[in-house]
Amino acid sequence: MKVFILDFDHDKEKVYVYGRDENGKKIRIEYDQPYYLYLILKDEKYLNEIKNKLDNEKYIKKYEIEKKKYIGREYTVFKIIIDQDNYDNLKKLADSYKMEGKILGKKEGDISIIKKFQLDQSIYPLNWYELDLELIKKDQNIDYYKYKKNLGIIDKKYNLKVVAFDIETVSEQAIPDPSKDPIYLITFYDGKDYYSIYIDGNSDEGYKVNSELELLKKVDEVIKKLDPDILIGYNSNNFDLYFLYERAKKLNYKFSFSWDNKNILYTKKRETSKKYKFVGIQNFDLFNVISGIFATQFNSETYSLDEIASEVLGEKKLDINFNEIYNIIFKTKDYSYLIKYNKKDVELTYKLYKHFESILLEISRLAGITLYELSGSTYGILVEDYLIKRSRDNNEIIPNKPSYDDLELRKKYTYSGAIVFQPRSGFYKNIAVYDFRSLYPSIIIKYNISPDTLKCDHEECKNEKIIADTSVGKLEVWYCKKNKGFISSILESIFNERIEIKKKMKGLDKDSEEYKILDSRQLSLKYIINSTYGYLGFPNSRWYCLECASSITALGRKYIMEVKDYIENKGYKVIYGDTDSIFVIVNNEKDGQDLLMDINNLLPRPLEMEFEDFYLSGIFVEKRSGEGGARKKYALLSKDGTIKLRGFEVVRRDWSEIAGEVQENILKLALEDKKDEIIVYLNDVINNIKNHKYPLKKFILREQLRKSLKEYEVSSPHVIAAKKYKDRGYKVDRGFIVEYIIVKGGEKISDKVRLPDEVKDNNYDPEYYINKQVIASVEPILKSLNIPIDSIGKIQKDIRSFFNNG
DNA sequence: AATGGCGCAGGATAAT
DNA sequence: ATTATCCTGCGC
Repeated sequence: MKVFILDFDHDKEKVYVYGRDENGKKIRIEYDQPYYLYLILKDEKYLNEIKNKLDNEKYIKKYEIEKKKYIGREYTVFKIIIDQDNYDNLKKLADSYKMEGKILGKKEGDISIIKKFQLDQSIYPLNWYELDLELIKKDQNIDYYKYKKNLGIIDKKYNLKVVAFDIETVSEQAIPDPSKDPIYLITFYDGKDYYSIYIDGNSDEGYKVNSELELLKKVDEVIKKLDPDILIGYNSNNFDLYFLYERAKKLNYKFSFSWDNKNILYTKKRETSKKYKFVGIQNFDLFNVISGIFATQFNSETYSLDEIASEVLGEKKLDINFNEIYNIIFKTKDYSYLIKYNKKDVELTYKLYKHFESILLEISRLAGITLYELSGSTYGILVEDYLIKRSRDNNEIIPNKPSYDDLELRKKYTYSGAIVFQPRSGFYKNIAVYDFRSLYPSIIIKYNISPDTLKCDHEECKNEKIIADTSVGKLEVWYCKKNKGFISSILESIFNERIEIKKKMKGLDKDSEEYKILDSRQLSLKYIINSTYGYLGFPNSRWYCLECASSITALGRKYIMEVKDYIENKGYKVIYGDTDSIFVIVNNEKDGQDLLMDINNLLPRPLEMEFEDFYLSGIFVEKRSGEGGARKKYALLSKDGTIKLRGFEVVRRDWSEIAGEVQENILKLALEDKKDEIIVYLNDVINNIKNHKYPLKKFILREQLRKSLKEYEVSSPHVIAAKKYKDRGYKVDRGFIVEYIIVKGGEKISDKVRLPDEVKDNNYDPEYYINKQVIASVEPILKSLNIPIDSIGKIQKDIRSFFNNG
């Protein structure tokens, strides 16, 4: 039977696989998945002793003796099958053998029973499989089967049934609280029709119910009718589902839309982040994925639906503010506009999901996880899931997660990273920028860097030593040259797979379905490839390897230095470089291309440099404090007139829009050789700030809370602002983005902090914004252009006359 | 329970 | 007035 797999669940006895058959009917497949773990024998001489012992332990259902690899070495292992309830008994036994030095330890006890089923049967979410099944019974909604055998994966298309939803509520106070405030309105959207349900108001569209309990019942009904595979929300885990769950609890209502008809399952991940699961249907919070996995690719300052939708789709939310919602719900009770607003939100959520669907599916498939698991994953988790999935191909036992003590120890270790060259500030012309194609992955592959190849026993492998610079000293290490490592070989295989996919794409129409799928596939491979180095140095990783991570950066430094020396010996001027890139002054673009060919003749494959681009001009600035040019800050002008900005205040959300805008304009003028216009422009801006000619939003500063409020030792402005939000009833936790404006009066800046709506009549502090924002951000640029500005900032009131005098 | 890595600039506060 | 420390957000 052909089955498309969507979800997994388990109870004490069984694993349950949820999916659909070819007719789209829901099915549940059950299987008696044994729980097992491995004991790794340290020496064959203990084999019989342990065997005899295991024979007499009554709680052990069964055990097998196998040959498995663990971190590259082959061992004899006991695969022990027990009831999960007896884990503690086995742990006691294993611990004592470990103490006596007879076994290396127990492994894979922390791999869930669902993951074990997936690994043993090679069945992962979001694929079609041909399965050998035995029918148990057929119900109206769902068929029940017993699992027999996996006959293989099938290449077949499946269209996920997608439904997006969003709720509206409001509070007498600022922030709605599910212990007090009901859900007034909820809308579902399946890409075709909207289903809006509301209480306590009037409207010509939507479905009115008499009570919130009726609303919840209707929610159940609508979800069952739409029968989605995936339910999308935007920040739904921390808001919409939180409300649905808490309100239902309060009203004693149990949802039954899950495929097992059970209520929504709530698990508290952390104090501040909630997680809800419904069996069968994937709970997918798009906000999590956007702010977690895709975050770096957006220019938006926040990850609000409004900002992300306008950046990705070019569409905005409808306009509404707190007072208007308040008025609608508590006074006019005319819901017409509120429903339109709600529908638009759901539509944007749906469209955003659709925009990313192809890549989301490919990442899930690659890592072997459900979409529910993906929504909430980080790069570290993705790499780990992928390695776990690949472990069985290599007959590798999966290492344990670190214990708490190990973790604390690992966190203390650090190591040297990359080199950043210090630039000389100034204005440059004809800049060629080269960068290594996947520097760290190439190094891992070339040097076979992997925890299992580290310091192998072969004498001949010790010839080529690497000095890794760590906080525990300089370590002399080497990697095996005879046997391929677990991680390095996996990386090599997906590296090559990606190249093959990209080759295939070249012959395809860019608008075709096939192209899009291949593109998503290569992109998801790229995510894994690029995160593997970081994963090796990540303290909580199963395959943590400090020596590996520090060897990789050491070799990175070696190669970038070699290339730099080579270029300089040829008589060229290197002006900057960071980690894997080099900026060189060349005569023209052709000259730059030729130089690159020479560089690549020098480099051993797979190491290779690419021509990132040729730039007409560029600006580097002095550091504001300390000596010399600032690293990680530059502006480049491309041939097509576009400007590449890095590191400047304009790209930082903790600076005001006005400062950024002025800085960007001045950089533009400078790069385009219109230096004489700068002074006039700056003069104009300063006058406008003084005269309050700009809208207040240009003066907002934004900063994120990186820890919980009480952990702060210093009352910095953003902490003061955060407290103001908290006093208003906002949930102010780690991750909260604080917005504030600086006003006149007070001694310290933190005395001058106000929330945007507290600032009346555009009454920000012009002095602060002129000196500490605008001038502070443009001063280093003017300096590097040799525009004299000694008195700017110090004698602010004289700025005008200074500029007028030229 | 956590939730790839290190290098760097630069502002604000607190300590000297 | 100067410096150390805290803190964020960036680059790669």
